[in-house]
Amino acid sequence: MRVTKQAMTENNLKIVDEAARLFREKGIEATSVADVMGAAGLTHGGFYRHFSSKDDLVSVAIKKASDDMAGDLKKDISQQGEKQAIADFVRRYLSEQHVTNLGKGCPIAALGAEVDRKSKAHRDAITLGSEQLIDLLALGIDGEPDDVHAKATGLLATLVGTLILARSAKTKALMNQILSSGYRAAELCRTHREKNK
Amino acid sequence: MRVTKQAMTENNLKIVDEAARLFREKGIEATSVADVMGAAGLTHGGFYRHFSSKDDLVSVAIKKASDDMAGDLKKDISQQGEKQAIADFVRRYLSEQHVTNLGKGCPIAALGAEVDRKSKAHRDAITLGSEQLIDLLALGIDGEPDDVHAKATGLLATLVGTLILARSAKTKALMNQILSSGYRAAELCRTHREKNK
DNA sequence: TGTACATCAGTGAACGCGCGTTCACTGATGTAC
DNA sequence: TGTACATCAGTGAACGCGCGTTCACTGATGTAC
Repeated sequence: MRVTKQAMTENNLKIVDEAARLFREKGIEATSVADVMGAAGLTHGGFYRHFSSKDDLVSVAIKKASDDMAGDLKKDISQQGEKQAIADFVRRYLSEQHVTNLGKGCPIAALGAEVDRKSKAHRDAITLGSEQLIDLLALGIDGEPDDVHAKATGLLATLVGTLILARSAKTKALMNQILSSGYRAAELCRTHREKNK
Repeated sequence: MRVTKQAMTENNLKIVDEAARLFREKGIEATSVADVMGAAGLTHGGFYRHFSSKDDLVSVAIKKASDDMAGDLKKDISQQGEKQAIADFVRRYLSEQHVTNLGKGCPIAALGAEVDRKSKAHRDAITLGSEQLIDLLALGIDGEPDDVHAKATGLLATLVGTLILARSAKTKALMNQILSSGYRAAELCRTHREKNK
């Protein structure tokens, strides 16, 4: 039966949120339209009143996940300054919590490899998120603009790679060892100063 | 019709090789048993004379891909020494060629995220490959044993993350920018010396 | 504001399709004599 | 070494299943008067 405009908008947001969570948790291909609709408290048939296809939802959900991550960092920056916010971000990114909680975590680490093989639209959504994040990370790094951007890119790469390695760890001990190794590498990217400059 | 034992062994190797390539190129879920058998020049029905299930093949193929990568590096080390071989490995890992050629590339970057969500057997195959590679990379890094292992772990994380970011790049120029940023970060991991030691 | 009716968000059965897996069959291979 | 026969690698049709998508239907919503 028909619902109010407001209810439909709320349902739309719920669908996107649950999709963003499930895609990160289980992967895009492994998550069905029915899975997403069920998680949003609806039946699968109504899906096409909201999106023209699963691929359409995938683009929107990736964008949502990226914006959420960047939005959190932006808020932190405005509240406690670039340096502190970005140092905290790195610490949170390489935390046990982030390794375990796929569904609320970094979409680049969770979906990057899968999306790189897919349609241009999906790749673009992830790329946009990466660029947004790199620009924010650059705010917390000293040096020449070009240099800063390169360092921020290296930092993000180190974070993403460390998270993926940590998620494959068999034991909690191994996981923490990978996280702390990655943290050292990340801090090197973030704080290193060129000698001959 | 029945084939010779030798032919069967050759077919088995071909199936594993094509699977290792296709899984990395298209992803594990996106590659069907029929795809693999077709690429090996066989029909899908005969698959179960070689493997008990698709999952069984996945484990074997991941192991093959990991062993190939580690094997190449091992050979290089024995031919030109640790330092040179590992410096070359980093350069090759962060090359345009590696970004483009998914099928022959690093299985951790191509399959890590997908496998982390799957069965223990698959995760273990990837983890084993990572550990093997980290131990080899450690041979080209100076310092205390613990320190060296942590640096090698950070280095691998940086390589994996950079490759994934580079593969999402829209343009060749952006791709090369990501690769060179990652290379700087990787060299930092590989050659950095602690000040207070 | 109240009424009559068109709209359309959501439901659940049904669709065609490709998947992993099974199976009866074929005929060359490997083996027992 | 030669022969007779059991074995089994490979074939291709068939299976049940879950997927993305479609559709007739329902009934509350939104709107025209």
